[in-house]
Amino acid sequence: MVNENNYHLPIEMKLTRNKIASILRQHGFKLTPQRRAVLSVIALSREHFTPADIYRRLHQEYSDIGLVTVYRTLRILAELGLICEVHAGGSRQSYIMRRPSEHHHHLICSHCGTVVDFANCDLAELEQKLAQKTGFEIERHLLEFLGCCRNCRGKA
Amino acid sequence: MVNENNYHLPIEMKLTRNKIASILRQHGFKLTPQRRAVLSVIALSREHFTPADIYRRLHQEYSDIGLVTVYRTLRILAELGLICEVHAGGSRQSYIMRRPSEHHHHLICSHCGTVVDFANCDLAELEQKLAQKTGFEIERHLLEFLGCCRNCRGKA
DNA sequence: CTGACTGCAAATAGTTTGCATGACG
DNA sequence: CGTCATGCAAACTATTTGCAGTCAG
Repeated sequence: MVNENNYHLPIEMKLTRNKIASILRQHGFKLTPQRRAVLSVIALSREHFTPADIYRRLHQEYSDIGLVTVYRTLRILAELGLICEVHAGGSRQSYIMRRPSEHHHHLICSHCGTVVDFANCDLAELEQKLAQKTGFEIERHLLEFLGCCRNCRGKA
Repeated sequence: MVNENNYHLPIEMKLTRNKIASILRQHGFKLTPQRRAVLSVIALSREHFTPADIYRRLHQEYSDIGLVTVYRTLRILAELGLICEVHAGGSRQSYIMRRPSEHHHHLICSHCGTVVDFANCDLAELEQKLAQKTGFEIERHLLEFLGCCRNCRGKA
């Protein structure tokens, strides 16, 4: 049912393919063509995708894959930290490839969905001040900037 | 069907009731008992609520109200800026009373759901730096801290 | 009075689960 | 070969919409 050629990964992906495969195997998961296909979509773009986005794209460009499998694959990849969730508003799940595996934040274009990462959020001071004032033990934070990217501004 | 007494608002609410009524009327909305009931739940707590939370609570403590009405009321209140959305993870809508009507952020306890506001986020510098580096025109940002509040830490 | 509001039922949208078949390792 | 993965259909959860009756102003 699946044409193996349809699932060939683009060059950029091959670099990390072994690594991803080994991460999956380490955790008892198998590297199936479908999982590679999902990775190939996410890994090549700076945009974030909903499960439906990925499903649609794989239907067009690659081959058949079940939407359910996309959901399950995304959940696994997120659990393993290979992709991460984006909160762009709305109530749908949305994921993007995790590039640096450390703590980072997103700058999201609300027009085209492009996501730019940044890491130097420098909130330690504020965090400490808040913790002191409120008695909270702060575990993590969520920081996202939303705006219009250079490209979209050009069009408008 | 609705017992008017069930919808009497607690003292704290009465202070702003006229104001809320006039805001609603200004925009062509009516102040119905159901809307007052929803406000009374949200206005008295520092927690955030999903529509279902509010519905459940009104069922227990006040009287009957349709879940649909809760949804519609929340949407209107959010549009008018009387309540605001909280992004606590998961894919459900969640709202909290907007206290200061200006720009502010949330500190959320991931155990009990308590929300503390704070305003002095001081991200202007970072924002400017990012805009310069990426070419984005930054329109807004989302900053939330998640942790464990003093109360819940005591219990654990 | 009249337009807005409510509540039910039904429609939608997004996501998850059960199960038989199929494939990775 | 055994175990895990896939894909379908169906279940589920969250939310929205259509509509007839009801109420605030």
